Formats: sequence, structure tokens, C-alpha cells
Amino acid sequence: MSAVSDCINMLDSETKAVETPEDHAEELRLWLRLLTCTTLIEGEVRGRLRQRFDVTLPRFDLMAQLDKAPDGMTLSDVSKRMMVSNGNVTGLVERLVESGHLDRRTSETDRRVQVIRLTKLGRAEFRRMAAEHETWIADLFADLTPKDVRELMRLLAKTKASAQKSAARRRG
Amino acid sequence: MSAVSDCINMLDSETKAVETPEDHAEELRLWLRLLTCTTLIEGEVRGRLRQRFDVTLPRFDLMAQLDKAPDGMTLSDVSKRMMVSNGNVTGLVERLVESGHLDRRTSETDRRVQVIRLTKLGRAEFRRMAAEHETWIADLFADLTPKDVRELMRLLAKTKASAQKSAARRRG
DNA sequence: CGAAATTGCTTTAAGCCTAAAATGTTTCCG
DNA sequence: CGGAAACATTTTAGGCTTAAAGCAATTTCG
Repeated sequence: MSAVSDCINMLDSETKAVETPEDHAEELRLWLRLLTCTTLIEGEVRGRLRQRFDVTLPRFDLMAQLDKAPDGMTLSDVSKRMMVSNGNVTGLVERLVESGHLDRRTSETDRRVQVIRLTKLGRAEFRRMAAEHETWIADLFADLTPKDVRELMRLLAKTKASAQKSAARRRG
Repeated sequence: MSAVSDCINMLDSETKAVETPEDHAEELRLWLRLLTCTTLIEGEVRGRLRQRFDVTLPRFDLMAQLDKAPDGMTLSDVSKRMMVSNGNVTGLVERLVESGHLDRRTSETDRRVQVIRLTKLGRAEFRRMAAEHETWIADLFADLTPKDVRELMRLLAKTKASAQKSAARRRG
């Protein structure tokens, strides 16, 4: 869009803001592109995890959270970190306990709370997968320069903050 | 990480590249941030669609594809565009035909092919939802300047290309 | 032509995911 | 103390999603 039409739009939005809906096509395109990138990479990672380790992405993600918390986490913590619903975590944990990757126990001090940890097996398997996973990610982003990476980090941080603010406004 | 340790790492990677695995922590963090942004926005849009229009995000996405194709699309086209599996589209279309939003017919020239279109109802409802949806997206990205948007578009295009190349390498 | 490969779609089995309601536990505070 | 509110988790109902197998129609090519 040209500087001239920008100018016209600005005039419009000042002179008859109510009648002329603003144009947000650029933001819409940005959102679709963001979604495409994520879907593309996520699908690739999902497929590789399945092929190489016969593990699903949600299981891997959950183990990744627990690997960073040697003392374990509550289900609520996991739910917030992974940004998924509580009920989702319940089922996921169920299956990972079943397969011997997770240990789950009720908190001594609060009987509402379930604390989960990686078992020795779970930790070993996760570390093995994570090492390879990191090389996949590196390869998927291989064409970005270190400067690109820094700049993307910065802009995505700004995006995240903006979206969180908007979400808070709605809940407000 | 300090400039000094950067330097040490670089020396390492030159002197004993095979033994010392390269550090891809930055790319990993970028990927997690990308995923966080998408999950955050997607969840917000999902919730608003449900609250305002009692429609699911996948249904909305499918209708969005069809709105851009007045002459209809085949299920394969939809599957590729939405980057989801074939079977997924089958079920989604089933429910949208059931609710009267989609029209589905077998191609005259190739009896394998199913062509789907928005019905009049489907198109009207979609347009109504899309108008509001666009304002949500604008609000979610509100803190980004036009320059930020342009720069993100550019970097995400580069990211997409990089990931596609990596995916092709694996399949290759 | 006609067998083999390809293509478009559906089915199947399993798992993922959400929103909302239900259950049991703890905390708050009058 | 004791009821109300808040909290952590599970359950429920419905829908989404995938990978893989299966089916039918079409295309390819010897």
C-alpha cells in the first residue's frame, strides 16, 4: 500500500471513522503466516518424533516441562505452562504413568494436589529424544542468520505481549 | 551467554567439531516462542468464535478456504491448504454439510473427486463471522507498528522457506 | 489393450483437546 | 467454629486429529 493511500486512509479514519471500517488485512495476513509457519514446523517435528521414537508431540512436550523441574510439578503448573486444559493434562499424565515415564503422587501437605515427576526411564528417554530434537529445530531454522533469529525473538516477544494484553482486555 | 563464552564455543567448534555438539539453544528458544505466540492467539480466537458464534475454529478455517473459492474446492485442495490430514477434512465436511453450511457433489468428470462449496447460508454466516474475526486479530496485534508487521512478515516468510527446505531434505 | 501405479477419498483405531459440570479439599472470614 | 469461596483435579460429552489401511476411479505405459 502506498504512502498516498495510507494518507487517504488516515483522513478517512478521522473524518468518518464510524462509517468506514478500518482495514486490517495486513494483520490478518501476518496471523495466517504465523499460523502456517507453526503448523509446518509442528507437523514436521510430530512426524519425526513418531518415526524416530514412536512418541507423540504432546507426550514429548509434557516430558520437556518435567525435565526442567527436577522436584516435579503439579498438574495445574503443567496445564498453565503447556497452555492446555486441565482435563487434557489428566489424560496425558495417565498414559505416561502407565508407560512408566512418569511418577505421580499426592502432595503430603495438600491432598488436592498431584505432583508428577519423570522416572529414571522417562528422563533417560527424554534426554535422548531432546538431543536429536534440537538438531531438527536447528535444521528447520537453518536459513535464518543469527541476526534474523534475534530480530524474530524480539518481534515475537512484542507480539506475545500485545496478544496477552488483548486477551486480558477481553477478560477484563 | 557472554561474549567470552561465545568465543570459547567458536574455538571449540573449530578445533573439535565432531566431539562438541553445536549449540542450538537460540533456535530452540525461537521455536518455543513462535509456538507460544501461535497457541496464545489461536486459543483466544477459538474462545471468541465459540462465545460469539458457537462455531469451532476448524469449521471457521474450512469456511474461510471456501469463501476464497466461489467455484468450490476438492477435498484434497482443502486438505493441502489447511495442512491437515485427508481423513480430518472428511469428518469436518460431513458435519458442515449436515448443518447446512456446505454443499458437496461428486465431480462430473472424475467420480473420485468431491467438490464442496459454501451454501448461501454458509457464506452469509461466514462473512458475518469474518468481519468480527478481523477486528479480533487487529486487536491482538495492536501493539505492533506497521514496520513491525512488515518485518515480521519478511522474517516469517524466510522461516517458512527454511522449514519447507528442511522438510523436503528429509523426504528427499 | 490391460496390469500396475497413482490419485481421491473414506474408514479405522487411537489419541488429543476443549468447555463445562462434578468432586473433593483447603482457605477465608464473619 | 462453620459456611462460603476458592482451588486442584477428574469426569463427561463432543469434536478434532493423525497415521495407516482400504476402496474405487483414473492414468500410465509396456
